[in-house]
Amino acid sequence: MKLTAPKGTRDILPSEIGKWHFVEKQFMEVCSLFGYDEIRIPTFESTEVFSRGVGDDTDVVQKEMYTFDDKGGRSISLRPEGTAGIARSFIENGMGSMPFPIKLCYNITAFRYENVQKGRYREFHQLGAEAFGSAGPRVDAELISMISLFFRRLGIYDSMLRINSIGCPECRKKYNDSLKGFLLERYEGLCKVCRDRYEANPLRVLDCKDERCKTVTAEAPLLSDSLCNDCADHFVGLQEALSDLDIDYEIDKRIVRGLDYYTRTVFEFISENVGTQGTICGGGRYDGLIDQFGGGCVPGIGFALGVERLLMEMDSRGLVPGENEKVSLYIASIGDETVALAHRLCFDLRKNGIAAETDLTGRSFRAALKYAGKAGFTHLMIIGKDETDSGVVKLKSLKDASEKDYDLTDLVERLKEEFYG
RNA sequence: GUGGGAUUAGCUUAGUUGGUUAAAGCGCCAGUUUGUGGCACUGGAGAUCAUGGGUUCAAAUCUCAUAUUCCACCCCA
Repeated sequence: MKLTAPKGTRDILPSEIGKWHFVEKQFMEVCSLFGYDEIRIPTFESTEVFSRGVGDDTDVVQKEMYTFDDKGGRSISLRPEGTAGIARSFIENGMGSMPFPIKLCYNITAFRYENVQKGRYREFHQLGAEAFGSAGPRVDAELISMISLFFRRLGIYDSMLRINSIGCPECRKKYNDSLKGFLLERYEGLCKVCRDRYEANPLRVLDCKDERCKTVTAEAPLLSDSLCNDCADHFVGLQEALSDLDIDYEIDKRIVRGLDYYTRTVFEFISENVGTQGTICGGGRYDGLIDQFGGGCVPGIGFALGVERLLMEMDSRGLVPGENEKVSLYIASIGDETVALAHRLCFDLRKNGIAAETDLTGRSFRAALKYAGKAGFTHLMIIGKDETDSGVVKLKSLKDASEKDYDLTDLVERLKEEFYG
């Protein structure tokens, strides 16, 4: 009981790994159908990647990053999300001169130093995707439809999708000014935190859960109502494109994403089954990110979904995929003389793609049989003096107790044929 | 960073107003006359009662601190 996993981390045990594999496999398959290729990037980056990418005054960067100096004096941070690192990789690997669009998907762990809560961990898993090189709303819709298909494959058919537009830097600046004007008149009615937010990021005030703030901001002008013409057209275009694909959505004008790089389209897939966190999947457009990294004007859009939260959602919907059962064979030997033979047989079977086990713990014959029954093997084979004398072994199905004879000489070949032929 | 609940065997839990050797179920191991599993029966291993102080003749039980966990604020996937 002395050594424990660090706060906010957890072991994913063999008994639950099946769910993870299932979800990951479905995700990668769907991504591939949409032309997204997997990319793997480092777990840690120069701190600058995140401070410049995610944004220096976001909470994520300011108080939630695992940052340290390595032995060479470099400031390093464990990735709190995937997009910034991928943007860095995009530029570093010259993807800007490859044919657009560049579509990438990923499966990562991410790290945030937060207080642990339901659906919130310090090390967590994200599946995500990014599309670079197209500014039009059809990419946005395509990306969203990919998530939608993924959810459908898992058995989630109802729409959890909320969309919004937060405009470009120009309309946001204009809007910020008018929002500040609005808030200043009602400054006294705001909660403490929001008074601080008023200067740093007034947009966030709209997100505040404090009842006083909610009533104050109920009448506030909304960014999506003050978009410039181009941004408004883009938002309308997204809605049309989603409708073309029969994707249900709701417009939620209060969605404000907490990372600085977002522009125009933002969206979330939300649920009530993941604690107060709500967001299973979140994403949006980031048309200025690559440019901010010095990679030129390349628009982009992406999303990430929290695997822990997704699994929680599936659990509460009863969508737990059953492990598909594979053939596995247990060989019980009788007497010391056949132990080596049993072991050799196991290796032969394994070489031919058949999972096989024999005793490694010194169990008695009887105990070995019990073990084979409990451990979930599909077949049982007994090797003893009778078998070595006659050259014939019986294979018993542990499912229906049926038995079948095999010659020891061509056993492996015949089993291979039978199970996988 | 701020609040509230919890912590007893691998797991789920019981443990009276503080009182001798901390209890059960599941799981694990073994056996029920060494050649056929799941069931049943019998036995066994396994707990410094989260950790460290304090009160007391005596603490799993009262008290303080710390850690972890769960929930909420906050933030986000």
